[in-house]
Amino acid sequence: MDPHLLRTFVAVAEHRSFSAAASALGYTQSAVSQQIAALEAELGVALLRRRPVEPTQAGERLLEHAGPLLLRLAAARADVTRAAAAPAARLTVAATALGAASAGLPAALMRLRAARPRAEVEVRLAGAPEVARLVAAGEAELGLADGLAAPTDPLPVAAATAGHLTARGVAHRDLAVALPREHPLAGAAGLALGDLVDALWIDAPALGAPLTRLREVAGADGFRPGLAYTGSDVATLAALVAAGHGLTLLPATAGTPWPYGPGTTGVRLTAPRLVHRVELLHATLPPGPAADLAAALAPAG
Amino acid sequence: MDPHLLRTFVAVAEHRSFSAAASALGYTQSAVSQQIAALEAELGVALLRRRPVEPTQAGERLLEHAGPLLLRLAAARADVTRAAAAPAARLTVAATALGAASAGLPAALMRLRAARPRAEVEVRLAGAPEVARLVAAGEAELGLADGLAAPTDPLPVAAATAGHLTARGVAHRDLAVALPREHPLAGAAGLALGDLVDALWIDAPALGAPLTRLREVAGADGFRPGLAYTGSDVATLAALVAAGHGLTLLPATAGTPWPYGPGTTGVRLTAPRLVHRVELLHATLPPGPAADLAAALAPAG
DNA sequence: CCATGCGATAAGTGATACTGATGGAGGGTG
DNA sequence: CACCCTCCATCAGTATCACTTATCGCATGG
Repeated sequence: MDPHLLRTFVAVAEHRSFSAAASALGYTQSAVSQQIAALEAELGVALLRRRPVEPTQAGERLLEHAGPLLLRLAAARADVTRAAAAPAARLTVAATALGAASAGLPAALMRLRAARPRAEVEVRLAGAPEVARLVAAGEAELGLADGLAAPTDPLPVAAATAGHLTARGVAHRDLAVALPREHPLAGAAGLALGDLVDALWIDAPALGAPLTRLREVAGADGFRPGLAYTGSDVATLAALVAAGHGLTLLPATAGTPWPYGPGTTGVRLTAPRLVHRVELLHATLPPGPAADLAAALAPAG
Repeated sequence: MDPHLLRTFVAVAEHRSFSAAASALGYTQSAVSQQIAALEAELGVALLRRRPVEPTQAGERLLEHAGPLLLRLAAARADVTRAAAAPAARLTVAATALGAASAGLPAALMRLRAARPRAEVEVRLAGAPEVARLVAAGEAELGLADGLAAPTDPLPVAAATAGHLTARGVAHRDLAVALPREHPLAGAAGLALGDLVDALWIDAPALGAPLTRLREVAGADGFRPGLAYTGSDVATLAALVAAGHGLTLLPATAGTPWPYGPGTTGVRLTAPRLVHRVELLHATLPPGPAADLAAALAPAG
């Protein structure tokens, strides 16, 4: 079970073609064929049906294991090389846009800069699953992922990662429904989900996928999808709401004015009780800027 | 990062010797030397200091990853070969002695036998960490591990396993202090831990390590270790208690008479609130006898 | 019935991973 | 202080392995 073979097996299964996988990996088709044959011989099991190319039942099982395995392998590699090459002060933080803002990353980074002026820091924005992947693979030391969850639940993203990561809630806020300023419900003190089943909703997978989560929680058949927004910029999302493409959910801000966009306003979501939660993801942290920043990020959730 | 190289690296680190690892693995010393050199060259990092042989900091990091990685690799292998070779009805259950009894494994197996008369079943007794390892490595489909925990906490054993396992509580009972029948406190209605700080205790690592857990929970310096019992047989443990070697903790039995040994009796432990908990460990279960048995084992905890 | 596309197979070659022998550094011993 | 012994590194030689190139077999579709 050479990881090499595993990697090409995954590639073949994804491409559903030996030749395509071969050129993607920079091999000849023959090499891929031999590699798969070798893997099958080693395990004594057919992993792929040919023509059309698709995984057998055994192949499916292997695919389930292969992802986490290769991820963990990458993590080990990154961890080891980092341990040696960099007693230096370099730190990569992967974060979702809302996660970084809600957890107070900028302020925490300023404190870090004060304590360790020589630390090189990179902030890398990505969607929540990608943040988890980056941290799991060791490409980032810390991750801030945000999402919608029931008040006591962890984010689903944490469970999905291989298992060698620890997650800690570093921020949670109530949710607000983002509405156009002139929307009839814009002045309401609070809204329950039932009031909004018939409304048009904008789903934003990169910003917590509010619509998808709503449907999971409420189980309702309503919540018509008005528009899917695949960007990760909140201002653009707010502009879409302002223009009437639909409603969406954003973390509420206590006290301060609604910050997301001038044409929109927020009304607290009162039921079901859902929160916007940010979790800090990391593997075991050796002392250094990463550990400092992790400690600086919110006194536990 | 060939798993092969990883395995010999682990062996060298454990044996603290290239030659010893070589003979353990069936290689020549030269081969091991070359393998380690190859690994270090690939990662660009020194993993071991020689003379004496000990891991560098980078090596330590790699060691932390290597175990789970190799475990997961074994799991993948087992899972794949099982998926193909055995649509048949064969099932291995790893269990601790108290875990099997407390979770009602015998009865559940009888029900399984009724539903699937042709199923071959193997029950494999082991300590809790070994149970977890067996399930994680795919050598057993199901695992029943028992241990002491706070009422809401999961068992620590579950957290230690690589992460691709799911754990479900299938039984929990209050704890009783096992005392010799003629012990002055034998007639008490309940005992708090404070009453017993000065007593002699028997620790039984294979039976939940009560003494170790007690000290973690109570933090007290008391709880003198009278005797360490490394066996896994409860009757023997009870005999040791009866002979006055010390007290220990066993799951209480509600209503029914104290079943563990004629010379002993049990008094409920009232504080701190600790429970004896049994968890069912398993990876993703395809339909089959394993899934049936998992379902038959207690309607959730 | 033939062209085309895709995977399997065969043959050849360079790289690789062992074994066995030798070298050199540390640590103990007379 | 010389000696030896242990232990790891290194070297040379060899068998195996993993790739490439070339070819084959077999579906599918015109």
